[in-house]
Amino acid sequence: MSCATEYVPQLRSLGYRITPQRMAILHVLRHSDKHLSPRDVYKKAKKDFPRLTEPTVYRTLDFLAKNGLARPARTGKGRLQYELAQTDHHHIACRVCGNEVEVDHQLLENLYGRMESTSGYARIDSHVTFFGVCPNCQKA
Amino acid sequence: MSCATEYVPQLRSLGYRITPQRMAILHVLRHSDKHLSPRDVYKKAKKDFPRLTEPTVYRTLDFLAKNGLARPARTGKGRLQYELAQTDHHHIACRVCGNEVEVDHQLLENLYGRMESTSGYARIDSHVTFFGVCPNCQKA
DNA sequence: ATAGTTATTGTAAAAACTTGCAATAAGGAA
DNA sequence: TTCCTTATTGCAAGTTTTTACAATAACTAT
Repeated sequence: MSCATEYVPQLRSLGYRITPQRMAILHVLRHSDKHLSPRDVYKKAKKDFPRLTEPTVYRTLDFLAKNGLARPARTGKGRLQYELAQTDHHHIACRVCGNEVEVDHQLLENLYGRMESTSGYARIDSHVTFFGVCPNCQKA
Repeated sequence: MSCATEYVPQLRSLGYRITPQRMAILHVLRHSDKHLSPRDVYKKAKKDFPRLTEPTVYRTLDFLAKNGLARPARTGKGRLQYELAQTDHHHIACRVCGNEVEVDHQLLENLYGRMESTSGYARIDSHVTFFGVCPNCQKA
């Protein structure tokens, strides 16, 4: 769990408390390169800290996202997933079959800049799933 | 319920069946200018057709979205909402306080075109909620 | 080290959403 | 109209996500 200590100063400087639950969850995210559902995180983190409960996982992931440590996403089916806030990319999901492909964040950079200046919102960077119809389903 | 009959030819030509459930749900969407949650749609459409059930509402809204008649969206909190596929606009939600503002679809037109050509996906137009930090929460 | 403050957690229950399967009824053919 | 086929629905149960509130345990200051 040691590698999660790298987040301690950041959390503490924001006035938040360091709890074994948060450490266990950060540790799980830290050691996965994929998106994880709250359920995935729960099952893995529970091994480190058996007293962990599911509502705490949901709340902690939300907490991490609000503070920029984790990036939330929605699958094409609307399910929640999280990953550490590192790689910026997005998905397009087929509204017919659900199949997903990645789109590089680069394509969105401009848009985000313009949205920020017109709306006044900052740090627009959320991992988003767009919807379309995939080449396969276009035939049918 | 008469105004929903305007969708009959379109549905029938795609080989789908016309059911009172579908008509009642279309009628509700047709007479609302706001986004409605499945629960909202259920409560309203049930007045027209009391035998209606909630799973049918979820399935029908999904069905309408897949066929381009309804537009699905996710609120800042991730909740499902639907509206008729007419006005194109999007939201930015504050990841701290949840407050939402609208962004015109115009801003996204270009992006969608480029995403379509690089991915091969078609009809990318989904109503999306982006995340950022609103001016208010930027102060705190 | 100890006590006080309050952020964070666990518990329990609700709300939101999904799924499998048998029953129903819409649309096509006789 | 009547029968047939099968898309669509209802039912029942499951999974996912959220919420209220009391109990716990980080941190701070003594």
